[in-house]
Amino acid sequence: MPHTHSHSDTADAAQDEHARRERRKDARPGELLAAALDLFVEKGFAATRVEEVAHRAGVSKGTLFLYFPSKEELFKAVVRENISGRFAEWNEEFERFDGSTPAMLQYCLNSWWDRIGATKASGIPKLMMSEAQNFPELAAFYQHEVMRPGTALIERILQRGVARGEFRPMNYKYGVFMVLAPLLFLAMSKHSLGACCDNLASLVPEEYLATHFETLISGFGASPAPGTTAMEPTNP
Amino acid sequence: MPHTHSHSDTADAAQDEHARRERRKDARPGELLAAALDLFVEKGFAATRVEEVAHRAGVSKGTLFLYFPSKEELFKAVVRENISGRFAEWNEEFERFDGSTPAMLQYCLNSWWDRIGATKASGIPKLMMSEAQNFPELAAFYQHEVMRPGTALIERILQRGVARGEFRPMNYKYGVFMVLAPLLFLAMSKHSLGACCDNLASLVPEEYLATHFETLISGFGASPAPGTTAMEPTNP
Amino acid sequence: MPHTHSHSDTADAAQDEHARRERRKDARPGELLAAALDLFVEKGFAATRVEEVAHRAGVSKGTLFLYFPSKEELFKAVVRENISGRFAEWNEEFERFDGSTPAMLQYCLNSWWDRIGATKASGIPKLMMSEAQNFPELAAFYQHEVMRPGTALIERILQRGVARGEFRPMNYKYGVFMVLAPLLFLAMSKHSLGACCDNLASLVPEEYLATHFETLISGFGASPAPGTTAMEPTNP
Amino acid sequence: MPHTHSHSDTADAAQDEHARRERRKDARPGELLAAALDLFVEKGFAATRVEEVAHRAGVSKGTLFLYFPSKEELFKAVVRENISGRFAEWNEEFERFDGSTPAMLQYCLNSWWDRIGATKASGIPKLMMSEAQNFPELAAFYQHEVMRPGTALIERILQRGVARGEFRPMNYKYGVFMVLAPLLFLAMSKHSLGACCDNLASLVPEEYLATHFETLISGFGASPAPGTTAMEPTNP
DNA sequence: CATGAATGAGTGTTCATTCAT
DNA sequence: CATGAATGAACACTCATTCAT
Repeated sequence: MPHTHSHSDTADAAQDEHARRERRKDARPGELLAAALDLFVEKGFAATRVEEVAHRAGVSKGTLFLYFPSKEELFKAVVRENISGRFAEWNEEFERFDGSTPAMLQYCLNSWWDRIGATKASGIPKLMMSEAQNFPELAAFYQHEVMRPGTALIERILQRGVARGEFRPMNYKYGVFMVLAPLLFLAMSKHSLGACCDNLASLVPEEYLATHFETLISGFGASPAPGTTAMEPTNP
Repeated sequence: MPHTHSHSDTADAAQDEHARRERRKDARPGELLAAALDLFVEKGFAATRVEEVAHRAGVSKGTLFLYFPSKEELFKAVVRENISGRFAEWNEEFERFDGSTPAMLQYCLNSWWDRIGATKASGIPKLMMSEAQNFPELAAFYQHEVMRPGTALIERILQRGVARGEFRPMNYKYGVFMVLAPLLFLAMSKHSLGACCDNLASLVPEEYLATHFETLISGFGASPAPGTTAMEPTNP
Repeated sequence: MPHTHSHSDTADAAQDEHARRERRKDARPGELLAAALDLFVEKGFAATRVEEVAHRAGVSKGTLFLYFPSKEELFKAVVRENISGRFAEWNEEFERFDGSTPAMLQYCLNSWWDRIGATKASGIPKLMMSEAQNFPELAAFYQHEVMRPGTALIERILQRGVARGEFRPMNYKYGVFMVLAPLLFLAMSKHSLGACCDNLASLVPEEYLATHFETLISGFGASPAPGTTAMEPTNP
Repeated sequence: MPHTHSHSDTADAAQDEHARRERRKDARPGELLAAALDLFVEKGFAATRVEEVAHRAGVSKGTLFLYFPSKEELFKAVVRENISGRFAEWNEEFERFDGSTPAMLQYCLNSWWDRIGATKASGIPKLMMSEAQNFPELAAFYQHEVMRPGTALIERILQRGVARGEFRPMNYKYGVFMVLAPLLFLAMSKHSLGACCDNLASLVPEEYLATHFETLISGFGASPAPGTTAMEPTNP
């Protein structure tokens, strides 16, 4: 039944078209956001030309401004898409978590790796470090949308640990950065110095994170705190 | 003897000239390099205008190009000039150190702060991180002159601790970065996000380093390894 | 009889279509022209965006280009559409007028206000003035359709006044503009500087026209010509 | 004495050079201001490209921005140079004026013509009319620097006339525009419609102003106010 | 040697116009 | 016929670099 078929074909095509158009409003920005993330991370915010972003996304410069009113808004959208949009879900997970606090901390490190560190989003902290001074509005945005919720999340974990007697009392304000700094360092090593420092480039993230966790819980000291799931240290 | 005289005059003038030029080649670039360091650290490479560098150094834009053929060369000179080559001296100090390894580690953190963290040199890591992609040759230089000797120094401390039974066995390659990451993070926070993140800006370096040391030695765990909680600074 | 039916259907549809198109060609451009007049007068040719015209007319940008091949053609159509061709009717009124010539002049001012000054048409002079250089063909059209008949009409009034001994002899060519200039100035002040010059924005047209009339008849001089100070509006 | 001569020549050249450089800071902006006035008047503010201004002044785009920080500031400088800068001098002249007020008014019209109307500055009012809506800041500037002092100056003349019994009492707010409107109309006729309207283009400014003055003093009325220096009306 | 006026390529952003659906 | 997504030319403004003095 060629007619029916052809009709069906046409209908299918029309449906396809419709679906494609529907998706477009999401899809085009998606490609643009991906291209922007790549380029921003690689070259920095200022050094990235919007035309290049558009080109990499396969559209023209004008099209980019159809979806994002300015370069800065494009950047914010990149951050929202890749980081701040996920804090809600993340917070919920920790609300529901009912294991020990060390396990919670370990889960935190691992899920950071899975969702940020192992993805392109890991380039954003480096980006912010580089550009914060020159684009105060972006820095404020990042502070509000990423730093604040991120440090709050970690602080809550630490407080839980102390409240349950699993962690020693501490000054949370500083403790937070003991957790955070090695994570950010890992992210940065991937996107800047790592490109040319072999000892950074050869880091195995899983081992790095395991070492980070162990150190956080027990330190380097000779008698590790009892009850910790010790990961066997491996000497290379 | 007019000839002789004139010749002598000329010779004197030439010598004067030469001396002045010698001095200049050191003096003028010195001011320019200092100004450039400040501005590159503060604003990044791209956002720093050569005119501003020249102005801060008290010379004209034209003069800057008399000493550095391009902005890129100026940048390279800035980084090279400010990369500390003091690892030999530092190494010696640690050779002679005869206290406990935790004390040695603490001394390491403190002297890093005194000699790098608290000085302008603390801006170099941020600079390298931001621009490593754009100046790979410089990154290699940094890797060779700073990262390698720096991590080697830390690794030796850790090895000493393990050898003496003060530290638990560990994978040194990763342990090194547990020491290093929070230091670099502190340096970077001073020069980038700190400008707009209040919780970063309000960090007190001494407390930050103390927390870092405690965490390194004992971790967050509830039962700290005995004998390591003391915070007495030890002089080598 | 599917064929006939279908044909009939098609014919009906075509007729419907045709009718709709007919209506459209009048209706749609009408709304577009009205919107365009508003915006061109308010913002000038260059600063008016076709998208805004289309939006104000309730259609899409694409539709506008369906009716007008370019922004320039739209502009020309706007001006042509709004250039009053009512001078014949106006002339007749003045032919039949049988009051004094000052009263006739006063009626002229007032009816200019009623029919032009107070309406959207008052924007056309501003538009012509702003864009005459860029649209010489349009300026010629305006000159032919408006300036010439308008000045001729005023000149005839002045000639009547002189002929009847009500006005002093004068050089009509220049006298005409003494009547016209303050009218056009009033129109322009409404559409340009008035927006920001308070002393222009606060002008009350009726008082402005009254002052204009008095000045035309008697001047500023201390002893006004007798019998002309009365401001009674006269109906033709 | 060729040597002496050549030396002298060199000295002359050096002096010339020095003088030329001295002048440059004034001269270059002068050429730019002239070019800008021409183009702004001819094409409007928005439609004039700064590159074109620079090119007409014989310099590059960059050079223009060396002297004027933005296109808007260039415009303001044009207005200051050509109009508002002259009000001080103008005001003084009228302070010192000791003839009759009609003579003063006549002098006002004539000096407006000499200093504004007959010069390129006559294009500025048209410019402002065209652009006021789109550049509110420029409009405010013009209102503050030109309209306010200009109308104040005229108003003072009218007040003087009334105070001395030379003019009839009047509402100054409106009277001012009876003086101003025909002047501005004359200026505009030169720069927009005049380009294509022959009856505007053929106006002889001196006769136009004479007619304006007569009409202002005596009106069209049959019995001119006594004591006015009547200019014989000429019928073409 | 030192200057700073001059340059012009490069950037973010706008908007008339096109065209596939 | 109507739409609106896509385009790309155009423009104000910046800044590294040059060079005549």
